[in-house]
Amino acid sequence: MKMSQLLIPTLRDDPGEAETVSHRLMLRAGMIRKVAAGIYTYLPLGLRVIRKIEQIIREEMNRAGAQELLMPIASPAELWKETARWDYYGKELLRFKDRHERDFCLGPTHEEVITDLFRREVRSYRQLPLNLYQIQTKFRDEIRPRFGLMRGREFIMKDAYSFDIDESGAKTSYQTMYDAYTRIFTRCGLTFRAVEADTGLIGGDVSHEFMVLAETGEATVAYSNEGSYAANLERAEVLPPSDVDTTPHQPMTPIATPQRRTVDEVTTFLKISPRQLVKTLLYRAGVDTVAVLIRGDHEVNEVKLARLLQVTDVVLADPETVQRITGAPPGFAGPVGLEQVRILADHAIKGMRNVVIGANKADTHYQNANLDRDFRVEQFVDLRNAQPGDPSPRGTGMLSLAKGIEVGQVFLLGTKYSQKMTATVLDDQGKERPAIMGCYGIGVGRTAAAAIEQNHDEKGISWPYPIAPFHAHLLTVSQSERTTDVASRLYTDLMAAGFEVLWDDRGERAGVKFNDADLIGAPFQLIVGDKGLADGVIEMKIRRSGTKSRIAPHELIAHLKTLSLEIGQSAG
RNA sequence: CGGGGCGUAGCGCAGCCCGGUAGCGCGCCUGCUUUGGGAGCAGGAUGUCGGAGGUUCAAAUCCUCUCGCCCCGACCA
Repeated sequence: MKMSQLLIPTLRDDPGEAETVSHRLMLRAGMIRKVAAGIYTYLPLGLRVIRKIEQIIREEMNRAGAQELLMPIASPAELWKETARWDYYGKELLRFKDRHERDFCLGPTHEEVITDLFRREVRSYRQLPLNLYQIQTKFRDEIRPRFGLMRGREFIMKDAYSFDIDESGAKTSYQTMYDAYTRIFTRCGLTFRAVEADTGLIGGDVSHEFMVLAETGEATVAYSNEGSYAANLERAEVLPPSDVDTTPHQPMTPIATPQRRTVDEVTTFLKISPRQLVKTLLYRAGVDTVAVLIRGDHEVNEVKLARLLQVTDVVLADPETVQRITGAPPGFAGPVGLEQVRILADHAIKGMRNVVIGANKADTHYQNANLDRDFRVEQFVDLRNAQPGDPSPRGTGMLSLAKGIEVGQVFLLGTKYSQKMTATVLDDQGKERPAIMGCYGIGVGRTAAAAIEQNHDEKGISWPYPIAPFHAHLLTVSQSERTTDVASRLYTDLMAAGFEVLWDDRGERAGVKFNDADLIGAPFQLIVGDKGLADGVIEMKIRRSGTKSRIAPHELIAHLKTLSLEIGQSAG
């Protein structure tokens, strides 16, 4: 396409509203424009990338035996009330009333709608397995949309739903999707990792997230330096420690710790290591309050705690509750004599001796407190975040932490939705059985943003070949007839050969064109000008490496075909 | 939801403290010259200063309210 006719409003300066690389570059390259917080228009260039990613997803989903359909964005409250998510989903679910005052919402995900379709249309196990997917705009009224397409409120998502008659079939469907996802992100040219994940609001038993490794990621991944173990930090298991402190028990004594509340303040004041201190945190879980004991240098993993207590989320108790239950202001809670609440402890507490804990009295801690002798614990469980250096929970090796962008997630749902919505089929015995479901999502825009996070330099984007908005950026840097003739012929021939070409035919100066080309990031730049033509050549620059070569126009297409195959296969 | 910051021309910003009829750079339009890494000269257009109310002879500037956007945090005692 000719640049003189396309709306590609590139920006010379960084827009003030954008911080992260992908957000900034998408705005500057003229790919997106903001309409409201977390809501964007995709301009022609941005849409081309979106469509490329969608096409790869389509091909791989179809290859995996899934069928594409399209569900509505708006759905009636009744469906959501059947699964109780109308109440459960919270403010992220954008609700509205139609003219007849009926409740509706914009779909943040489509389990209800698809399950409703399934129960109406599918009767027999002979029709299974079934996998239905769509690529569609979703709406989630996020607390804090940010980073452009990375966390929008409105966003394009591929969501797929599988239905099987039994567990083993469901596992096969799950694995098929897992494999398809691996191919999709590989084809998109991303460096990613599939990690074990928590199941959160969607529910279910087994889940993996596909994480693109990048510093700007909002998620943390724990992975083993040996073997294949990798998990979202929310999920990453921590093994009970094997080492046990064997120092002799000392008598417990109170000690004044005026105004020292935090781990840092107390340990500095007492000149001890945080590893000798046990934090006591009070959490509200639904209507209950529980106490959690954790070593001073560890962090409570609230996802693990919520899962253990079988609630959707937990929050730290407010100061009034802490005062009421412990008799002391926050900062001095401890397990000694704490009667009103359950006391849970992280595994690490078990092997500790002579620890410092809060005394349930203002400005006071105890020294040399000991388990069983001085306080009791109802249950020892894995309640903390993994830390670098922790042993891998499976196989050998040590864990490291890295940041990741979650671009896809696969869930084995089980019968959570099919039971609530009575989506049953007859099995080979003529018996009604709820379908076993799986669901599988990919954030399309987020995948594009993640690709930029991984593929850019100070000049701009450097697209992986398979998702680049154009394969080649043709630049005419002279206004002569000869240059225009050669470029015009190249343009036609390249397109006939199947290349997507952006021809910068504007009357701009060379420098402007070079900079825009580097910003937009097509893998190949083809520079046609009088200088090269005098030697019978045009210049080709590979965006990624910056490598320039001179080549005769008639040899270009064959050369590009070879190169694009190499680059395309290795995805850049 | 809490904290911080910002709304002035298409974009990036100054002006606000100390009230006096709105400015810079880029971009845009016209002409000439230029033309291989963001050209030069000359001329030109563009603003409800986010909105409402108030104070004042006079408000972008001071006061009150409000809307929008960005960043951080959302309780780790």
